[in-house]
Amino acid sequence: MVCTANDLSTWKDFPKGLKILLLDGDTNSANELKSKLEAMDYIVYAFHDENEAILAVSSRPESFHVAIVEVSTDNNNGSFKFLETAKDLPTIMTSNIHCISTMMKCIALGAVEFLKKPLSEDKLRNIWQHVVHKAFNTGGNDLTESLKPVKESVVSMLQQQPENLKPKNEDSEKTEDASMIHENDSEPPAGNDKYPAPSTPQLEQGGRLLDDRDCQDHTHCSIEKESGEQDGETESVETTSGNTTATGGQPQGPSETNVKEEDDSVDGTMGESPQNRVDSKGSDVVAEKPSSCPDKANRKKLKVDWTPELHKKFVQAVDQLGIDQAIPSRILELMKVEGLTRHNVASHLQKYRMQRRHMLPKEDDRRWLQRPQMQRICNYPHKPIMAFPPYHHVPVGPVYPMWGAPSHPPTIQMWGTQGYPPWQPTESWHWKPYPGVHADAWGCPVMPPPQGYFSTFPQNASGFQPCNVDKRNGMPQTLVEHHPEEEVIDKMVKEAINKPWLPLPLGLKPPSTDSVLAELYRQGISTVPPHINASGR
DNA sequence: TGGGTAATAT
DNA sequence: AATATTACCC
Repeated sequence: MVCTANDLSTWKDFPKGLKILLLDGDTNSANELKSKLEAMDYIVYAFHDENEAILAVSSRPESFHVAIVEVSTDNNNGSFKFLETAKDLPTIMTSNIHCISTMMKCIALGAVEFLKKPLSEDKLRNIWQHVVHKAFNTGGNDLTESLKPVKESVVSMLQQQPENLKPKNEDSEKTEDASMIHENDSEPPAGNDKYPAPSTPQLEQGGRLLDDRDCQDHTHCSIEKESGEQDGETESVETTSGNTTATGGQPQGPSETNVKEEDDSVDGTMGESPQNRVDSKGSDVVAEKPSSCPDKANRKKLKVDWTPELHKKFVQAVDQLGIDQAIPSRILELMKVEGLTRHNVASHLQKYRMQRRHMLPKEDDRRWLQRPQMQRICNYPHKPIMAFPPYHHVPVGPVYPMWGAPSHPPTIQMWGTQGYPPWQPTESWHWKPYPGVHADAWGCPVMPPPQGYFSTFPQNASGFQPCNVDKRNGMPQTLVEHHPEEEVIDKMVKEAINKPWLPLPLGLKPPSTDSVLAELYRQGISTVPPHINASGR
């Protein structure tokens, strides 16, 4: 036993040490086979009796990676029994019987392959393929102990060798065998086709397929993703202009993480690979292009990869133009990114605007507090434009990674910065802190505190109208946005209402009794506590 | 031809 | 679900 599950974790020479359960009623044949397999560094556990074999598999399933079972005219029931029992063990059937129906039955019952005797060394040598196939095509969690190391080992192997897939990047080194590359390290969602079983592949689904994944994915052909740059452009857009690289920059180590872009999903063709994402500077818009197929036939129009750097450029361009002038064509010009099209920019711009718009409305909602809240709103007094609030020129501050919500979970590379230093500080979006957060919380000097408006309490709120109070009925129904200030205000209001005998907080002006009564009526409250009337007037 | 936006596609 | 692309309309 060379390998226990643990040992295997470091299974460097993978196929070697593979544990094979051999079930063959013919002793001579079994011995011969065993010798051959052992010569290949496989570990063989021979059984002559199917029940013993079945027992072994049942009791120690982790002790075997693959089984080779002989099927003969007189023992076939036992063989089939084994086959049906050892569903989780890739089983290769062998026999002198060459009739197609027997073969079919074996496969139908779940055998991964049917090999006619005599077994060629070649076939034997490659039985590990079934194991790998199994390892990569079984639901991640269902992976048996014995398969985990296999998978890890293979993954690690694949990672070491940059598959040939990779576009011609200068990588230069090509792996020969790579016919199957594609490492999906963690999970192999995709699938199976990539690791086709050896010779008699297919049917895998026949019997055991519970794994489902086997069947589903044949589809991988679906993709169209391929690539190609349409006419020329798009391909490597590069942001040459270094500009802010410094800030935005390079450090982002984790770079490749995002490599995947969406395409890899299925693509059978190639991998993502560290692709084009240029390291440090520049760069990047790479549209993905699988170099594998040179012909640009791919009709697919590549997607622009709006990397942080590229986005930064975009933002800078917008800034430079000013909100009003920021139209796709101009932005495009300023960006000077080769390959980028006006459409790309327009699309991005659309998203950009939407992001902001989402923020604004919230501000608007708060309009009811307008006066007192001025501090926030006055940041961009001028145009209410739907699209962009003047976001520029507010010095300061922390950088908000996202267009919209800084709080956003940094899952994606797009606007998030995870890892990347946010685009340069200034201009971007400091114009306003995320609505849900008090500016101060972001260390943002929150604008010129309108005279009288204190950070915590809206004391001066001379404009605090009664109706506000009423509407909310003292309840934070509108609190939705979690605005600290609002909460504070609410609290104050509530308190003022509940304890009319206390002096109103600074800045709060008592509503006229009439307005209060009117509002109460409106809300269906017709009975008014005497003291209100009394004190009121 | 271009911009903006809704509808789709990924 | 978030983005990018397309389709359309002005």
